[in-house]
Amino acid sequence: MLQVSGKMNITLVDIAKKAGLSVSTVSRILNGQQRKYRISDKSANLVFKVAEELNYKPNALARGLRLKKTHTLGLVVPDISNPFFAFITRIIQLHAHNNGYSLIVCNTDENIESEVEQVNLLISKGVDGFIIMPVGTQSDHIEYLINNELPVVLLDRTLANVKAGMVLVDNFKGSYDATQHLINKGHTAIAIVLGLRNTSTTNERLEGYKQALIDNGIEINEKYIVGNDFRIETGYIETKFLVNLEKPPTAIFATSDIITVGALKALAEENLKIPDDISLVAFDDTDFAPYLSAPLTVVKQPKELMGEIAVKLLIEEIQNGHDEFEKPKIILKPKLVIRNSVVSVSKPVSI
Amino acid sequence: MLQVSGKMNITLVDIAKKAGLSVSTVSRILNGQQRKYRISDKSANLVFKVAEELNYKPNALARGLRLKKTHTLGLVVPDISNPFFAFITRIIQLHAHNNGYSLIVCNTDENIESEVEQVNLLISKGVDGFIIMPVGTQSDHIEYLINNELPVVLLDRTLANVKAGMVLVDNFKGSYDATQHLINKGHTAIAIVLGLRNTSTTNERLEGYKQALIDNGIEINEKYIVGNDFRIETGYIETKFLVNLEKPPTAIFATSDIITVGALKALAEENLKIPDDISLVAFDDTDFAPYLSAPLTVVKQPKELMGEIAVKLLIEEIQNGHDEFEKPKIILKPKLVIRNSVVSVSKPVSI
DNA sequence: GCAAATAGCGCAAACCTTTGCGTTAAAGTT
DNA sequence: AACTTTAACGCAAAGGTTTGCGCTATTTGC
Repeated sequence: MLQVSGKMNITLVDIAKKAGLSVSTVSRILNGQQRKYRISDKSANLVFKVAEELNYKPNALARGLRLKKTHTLGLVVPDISNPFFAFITRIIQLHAHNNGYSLIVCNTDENIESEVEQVNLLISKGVDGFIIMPVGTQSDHIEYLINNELPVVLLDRTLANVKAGMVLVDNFKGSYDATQHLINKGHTAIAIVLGLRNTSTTNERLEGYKQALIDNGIEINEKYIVGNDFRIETGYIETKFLVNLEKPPTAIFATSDIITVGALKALAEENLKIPDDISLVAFDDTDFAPYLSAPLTVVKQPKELMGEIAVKLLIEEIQNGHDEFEKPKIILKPKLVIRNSVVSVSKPVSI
Repeated sequence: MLQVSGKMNITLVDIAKKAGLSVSTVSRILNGQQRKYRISDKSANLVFKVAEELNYKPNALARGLRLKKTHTLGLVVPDISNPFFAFITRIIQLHAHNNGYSLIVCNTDENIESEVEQVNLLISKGVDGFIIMPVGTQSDHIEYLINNELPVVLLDRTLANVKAGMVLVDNFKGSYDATQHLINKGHTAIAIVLGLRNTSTTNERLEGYKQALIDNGIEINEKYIVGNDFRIETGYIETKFLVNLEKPPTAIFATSDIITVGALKALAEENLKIPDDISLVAFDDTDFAPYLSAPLTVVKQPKELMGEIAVKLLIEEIQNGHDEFEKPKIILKPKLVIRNSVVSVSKPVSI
């Protein structure tokens, strides 16, 4: 209140001086160790009063240095502005906060070098644990964490041979179901627009797509397999390409919300109506999906659960230590939400 | 590489021992002060080599403690999962990172107590500066920062009588323009669904709306002024209420992206087609807006600029110190993007 | 050949907390 | 009265960096 002075921060020393006690006693009182160290109520009350008066704010750096704990989690995410990741970030922030942890958010832009850099930064900052959605091409830096007993949880995407806790979605099934849905509606010329290759999610989505085609005796057309990153432009360009093929597909499967935006743009430009002229199915639900000109049929991921479980796993590992042998691997099921962006093709178009 | 041992972290001391030099020399070499302190190339090279071998990672806590600088910024935002805030967060993260700063993200849920708590947390963590989108009802904690010479930039929302750097949008104008557009199209029964009251943004948007009505000689109908927070449910409930009025409005102005989602849901449920049955204008553009069943006419805010300028201002204040007298106040112009969610009413409906 | 300059580096304090171990004084026991 | 217990607190180290100041040994200048 009266504290209108300069930058000088109040420390335990200041409180100790003013209260006529030692720093250690003040520290103990302020940390609720009064009983344990049998400190008189008189001293305790005095310290609380003085701390309040001086508007004391503990220095988390010094505390972290001493305790080797910062009560901070590091989140490494490819792109926070992507609605899917933004939502998960929010959930993670929420549950971290509810458990007394704050969150440093790092963006990698799907760049492995950036990812390594961010992880090192987070190590430097002394975070107590990591939630990582890895780019997926490399895992040395993650293994380093594990070897040094720094708690890690992998989210959304997995890495081969890494012994970390994981929270994943069954992308194969999601993709399979979406493709099967299109096939059920009579489509056989089905294209897929993929995100960043070599990520586990993209690999599984591609496999699910292929398997559904195979299981239905539909030949795989390599020309219908396009896309290589999670960007609006990719959705746009690849869709343009697809619809201008000599033999364009009758249905497109866009494998992320952001790719979908690009696809919508391209289809609008080409004056193709969904679903009459072309069908569209997307991975990831968005708030706007039901209100699009063609309410979008989507594969919905359990985003709340993903974030919540990831935090839970991580905090458990931080607090109870690492069971060397049993790292949990949680796989959640996606759900096909059928709306109105797929038309029935009575006479299947032959290949 | 060979570092497969336990948790023991490598410090300057370890490097110093192995290199046969003092800790201070090692520190100076690793911080590029070789020339300044006239350290031989031989020593420098040796230190770099040893540091590499031991896989040294500086301890940012210790450094921050000593330097009183953490190269970390604190971002306080009402709701990261809101697409508008998510996008800005991304931009801020990007520019912070480009300038060598990392970012701790805090969420307030539009709760002033939570906001105060988060600010205190960030003080404890020793962030070098704050970007805050305040709830808006109280400013003591922000003034505390300013009095203690902790750099702050207010973003999106302002607070009365606070002498901080600010990056704002001309909400009055955005709202005025949107309302005027509706009036130009012949509407007179125009409702507005507001976000959280007593925030500067909401206040200004309400004023802009009212002024446009007044300037056109249209009477203000209090029944058409509804809403009190930025949530989907608010958009939904208030829209339901509006269209079921005895004399429902012919146009609705939804003052945020998320309110818009709720409004869309309500209108769909009520089987009201946009724009034929009712017109809709929204604050905030989203990627999906053009592809909705009625491509949405919106007031678009310059989100990239908002984030970029906020970071720039903040870092400038961090590095060049505070010009006590001249705190910049940047006001950006929003832009009306006309699409297809407003119909012309030839015969203005009388009140 | 002697003083002065310079190259090259180390000492120790400071940043703020936490905590193991000790100390002191009072109260209780026999 | 002598001794043990307990209440109530303090000392000092530790954690890893940075930096002002100071020290030595070698060069340079004349």
